[in-house]
Amino acid sequence: MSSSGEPVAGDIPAKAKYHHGDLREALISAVQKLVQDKGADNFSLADACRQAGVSTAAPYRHFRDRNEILAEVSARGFEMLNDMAAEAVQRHGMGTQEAITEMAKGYVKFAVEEQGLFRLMFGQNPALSAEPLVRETSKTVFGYLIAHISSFCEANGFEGDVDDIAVKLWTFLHGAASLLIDEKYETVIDELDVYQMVATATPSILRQEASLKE
Amino acid sequence: MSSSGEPVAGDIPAKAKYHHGDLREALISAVQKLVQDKGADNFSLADACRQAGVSTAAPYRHFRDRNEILAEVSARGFEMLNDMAAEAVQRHGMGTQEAITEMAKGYVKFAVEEQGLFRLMFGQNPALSAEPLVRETSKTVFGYLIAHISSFCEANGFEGDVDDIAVKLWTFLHGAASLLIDEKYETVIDELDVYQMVATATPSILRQEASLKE
DNA sequence: TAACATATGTTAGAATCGCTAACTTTGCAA
DNA sequence: TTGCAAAGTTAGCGATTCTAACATATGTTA
Repeated sequence: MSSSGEPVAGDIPAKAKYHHGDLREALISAVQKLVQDKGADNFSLADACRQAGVSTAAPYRHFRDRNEILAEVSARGFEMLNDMAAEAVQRHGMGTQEAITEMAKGYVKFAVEEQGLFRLMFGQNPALSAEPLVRETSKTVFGYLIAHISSFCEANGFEGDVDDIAVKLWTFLHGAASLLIDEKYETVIDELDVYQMVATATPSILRQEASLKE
Repeated sequence: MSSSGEPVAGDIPAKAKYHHGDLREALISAVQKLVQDKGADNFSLADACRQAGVSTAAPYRHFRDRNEILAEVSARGFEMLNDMAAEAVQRHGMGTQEAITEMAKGYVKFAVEEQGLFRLMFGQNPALSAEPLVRETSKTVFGYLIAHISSFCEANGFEGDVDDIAVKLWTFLHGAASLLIDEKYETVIDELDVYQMVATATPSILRQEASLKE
């Protein structure tokens, strides 16, 4: 892999070009990489500019400010989460327990593998959470997750408020993902066991409400 | 409330003093306030200096760098969590369900009320999590939480790995706290209902493992 | 094809921040 | 009293975000 972030351009030297071609996308993917590598707090826009081979003023032709780029990256993260869930359903079928369990493990796996991105998405930047793009995409994802879980509950004749059960499961998953990547589990439980815990807890959380209703 | 952050000092003009008196503590409490108000990412050490009425170079007589102050603030946050749990047990008695439920709601309440602090404590700054002081205090808190939950399980004759049950409950609580303050629940469920959810989910999570073992 | 308008780059610089170096004042202890 | 260490100060470096003013490429239109 070439260490420089310059566009690959066959014979013609790319640096001869005054216009970048697609700086917007280049910046987004540079930021994506930097957020993953250095963390959303430590990353600098100037770094991304160097990777893209442009001046530090260039981004402002495409984005209002730093937060708008991060919002775009964050939104794409939510889309990735969405895709993950959709694929799980695709593979195992709508309303099956396997699909739910794979979604559950996928959620945690996503947090682990895309740590920087996950932290950005659920991070501490209130201005970022307030970005309309982020609000929309995140709402879509959670609606999707909850819809799938609810559909499972209905397919299995669970009584009670299925949305309630879905929210509970999602809450649990998010807690597991967060504590795991923040290294707060420490010696208490290690990564593999977290997946194990998620796998066993998922069906019991789903069933618990229903059984209490009887 | 006085808008300036200068120390209140009765008759004697405080500005006459060259030495601050207890700059270390003054800085910590200034940072505490700023973290709460502006967020851990947005806060600047220079701001804290202005509030304490000292130059921007002064902090380096007391702290290695910015992270060391944040580590101290973070550690105190974990101590606050610890106190909350201890008080709940004090009020309702060790091993009672009431104590556990109050600890559970207290965890979420802490996150809501000390939002900035909570985000700092569970935040995305790896360098901060790596600080020995933070590692120690956080481990203490979780050990404490888990010990109490475990003791409850034992007192009620629950079978199975009580640590496992405790970790599950904690995971759920942390998920609820995180999603709530990150405003990800949005229209799905509102704040009061989250407390309700926590209150009902807590006993059932505690019992679920035990019932599965039978 | 020439020329203008617009999009998309550039350089220069202001304001701020973290942190260091070198200097100054203060308080304590020999 | 004197001297030293602790705890302030000012000055300044390098980096960052963002703005302003300028430069160049692109593409539409006469």
